[in-house]
Amino acid sequence: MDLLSQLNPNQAEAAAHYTGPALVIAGAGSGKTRTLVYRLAHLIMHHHVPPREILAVTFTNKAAAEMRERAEKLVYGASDLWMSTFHSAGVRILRAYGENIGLKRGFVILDDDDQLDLLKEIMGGIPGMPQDANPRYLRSIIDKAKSNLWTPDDLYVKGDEFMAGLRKDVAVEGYRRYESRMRGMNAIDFGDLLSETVRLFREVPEVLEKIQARARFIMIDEYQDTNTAQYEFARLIASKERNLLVVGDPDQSIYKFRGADIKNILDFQKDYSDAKVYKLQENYRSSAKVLTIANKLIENNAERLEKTLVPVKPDGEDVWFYRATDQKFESDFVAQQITLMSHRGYKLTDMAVLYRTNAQSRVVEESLRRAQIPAKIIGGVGFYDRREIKDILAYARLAINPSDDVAFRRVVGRPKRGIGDTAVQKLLDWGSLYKKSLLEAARMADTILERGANKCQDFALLMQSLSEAVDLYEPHHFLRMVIESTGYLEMLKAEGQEGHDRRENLEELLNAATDWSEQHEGGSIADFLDDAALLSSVDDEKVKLANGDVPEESITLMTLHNAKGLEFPVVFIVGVEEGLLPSRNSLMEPGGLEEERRLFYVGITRAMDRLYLTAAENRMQYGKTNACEDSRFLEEIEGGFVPVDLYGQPASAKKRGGWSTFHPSAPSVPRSTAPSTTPSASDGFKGGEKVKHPKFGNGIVLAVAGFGDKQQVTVNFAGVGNKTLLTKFANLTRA
DNA sequence: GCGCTCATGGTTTTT
DNA sequence: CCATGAGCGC
Repeated sequence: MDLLSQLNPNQAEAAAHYTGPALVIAGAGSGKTRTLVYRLAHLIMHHHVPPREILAVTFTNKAAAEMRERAEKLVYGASDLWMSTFHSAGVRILRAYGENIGLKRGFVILDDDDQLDLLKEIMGGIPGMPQDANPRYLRSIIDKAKSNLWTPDDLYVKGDEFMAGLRKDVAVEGYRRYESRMRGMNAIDFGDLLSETVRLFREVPEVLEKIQARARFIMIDEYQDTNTAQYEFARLIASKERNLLVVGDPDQSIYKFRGADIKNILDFQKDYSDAKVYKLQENYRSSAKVLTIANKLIENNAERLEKTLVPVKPDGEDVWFYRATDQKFESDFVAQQITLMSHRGYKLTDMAVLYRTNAQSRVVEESLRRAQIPAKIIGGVGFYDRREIKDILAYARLAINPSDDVAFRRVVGRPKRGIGDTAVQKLLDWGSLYKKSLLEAARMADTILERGANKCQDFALLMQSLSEAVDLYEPHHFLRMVIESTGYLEMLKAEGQEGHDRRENLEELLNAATDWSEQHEGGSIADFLDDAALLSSVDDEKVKLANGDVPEESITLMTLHNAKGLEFPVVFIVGVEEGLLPSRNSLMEPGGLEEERRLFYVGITRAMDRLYLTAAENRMQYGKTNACEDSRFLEEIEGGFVPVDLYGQPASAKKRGGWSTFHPSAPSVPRSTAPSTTPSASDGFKGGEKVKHPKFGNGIVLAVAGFGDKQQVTVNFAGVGNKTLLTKFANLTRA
């Protein structure tokens, strides 16, 4: 019956926190989620707080779902908890009360691509805007302004530091026009989900009171990555009862580029002088050797709260560092080690490869494919980012909100229906004159255009019929109707292989919509669109699994950012190089280097048993091969890892750069890992022998080099060409 | 208006 | 390297 006896004393103390402000500094792997879940249960069971008076804010929808699940196992009634991300909470509040601040019902959410489309349209007309100005810069300025709750006027006064090369008055004018265009279209963007909610709270106290009653207790996870808008969102809700508990780790703040302000957590005690502070520093996740380098690394940061992770686990295995000649060898090494580890009993789901940039995933994927290791990639170009998916959803958006000009422009030419740029431009000009949408203009095209008016009107009629159907059908049914009635399916059928793939994706979209309807009874297509817009790249992995032929058992590839909050027994961090980690661009920003160090720290602390760091001496970027230096971070953790060669044997350290003085002090290669036997089937190949490889098929051995575990064979495979393989890993059989 | 070819520039990271 | 956009001919 004693709930908190399941926790260590520090966790129990935090979980027992009842009322008033509290700050929980929770180091990586310190049982943070567990503590939060127990605190929820404790509030409900011990203090009899009704679950529907508690709001828990997480970083991703997936994290919210997980926490809900765990809470439900612990306490009855937890399903009434309000658990969501800031953004999802924002949509919900704005859908319910947005009309109080002038948002019309049925507003749509523009994603970041839509933002770019709109900005491209706007930028041409802004006096002083350079012809070649990149809309991304303007988008980033606007996003940052919104995350700081700045109006265009505020941006003019305070925004000097993030002008990204644009003239300030020009950028401010861009922001103004963007906002007015958005409002005209009855659309809002991601940033608005937070900033408009805050505005609603400030301007309409009755709404704030309603939310306060629904969120008498607030918990916020990953508080180190909140921005000003989120800070204010939480502050306003908590301003009545002050039951605000925030959890985070300043050392894991990695979203500054998105407006996150580490000061929110560092200054929590200033904002709430009576805040209780709890610290969780025992690390249950990682081996002591992993923690040693994590601690060593992060000590180099100045902007932090002193904190050292204390290991609970023993030393464990050595951390390995492998420097490859290029990125292909680097990823081949990773593939080899994954094979080895799976023979040692690790499941594929126990392992993850982490990298700084999405672009790095490609080579790793290829190596894994060659080694026949199934992998799933988190993030990157997600399911809902695919063109065909966005097209069909844009049709749905336009059906719901006929003034969504971004959606109109997106779908009007898919399939081609004889309405091109010039016609759209004329409709747009007319629309801006009479304050009408593109779709309305299209309907009245006979009074606007000399040529092609009938095609526009046909399109307007098509959209009209879809608008009338939108509330009559289940989401998946409606989407199928869109796919078939717009000619989209016909278009794909005419496209061959690529069209075939896209059709499969659309099938998958319909499946996703069907699943969604089962979980959201009576949910409308508009609700489905909201959810789709807010799915993060980490959230939609299920869809991707269903989509590709990815087996259930696979290893995970993702960016360091996406790895936050996760853990894996075996972790590879690839590309630990200057220019990549830390990234070249980060070095130009104030505080950038420290943020990169935190990012590396996040990566390191994901590992439970085994951590591999790898770098390449040469890396191909933009089609050119460049020489690379080891990351400076390796110097900072010098002595905490063992440099190894391709075969996992101790290797000499650095040739170039900083840590040439390093001499591995009798590096202990764990016996369990040192390859000691060679599979007999693949032993002692001779030149001229016919062999068979699971992936490359039949071939002839051309050359054999080395012996034992290090034996390499060069084989000419029919239709593939020459390959040099490590016999040990090649799985060759005599044919 | 459409579709093809060539040129260009982009990779930090994402709710 | 690759995905997108401009420019040209139909």
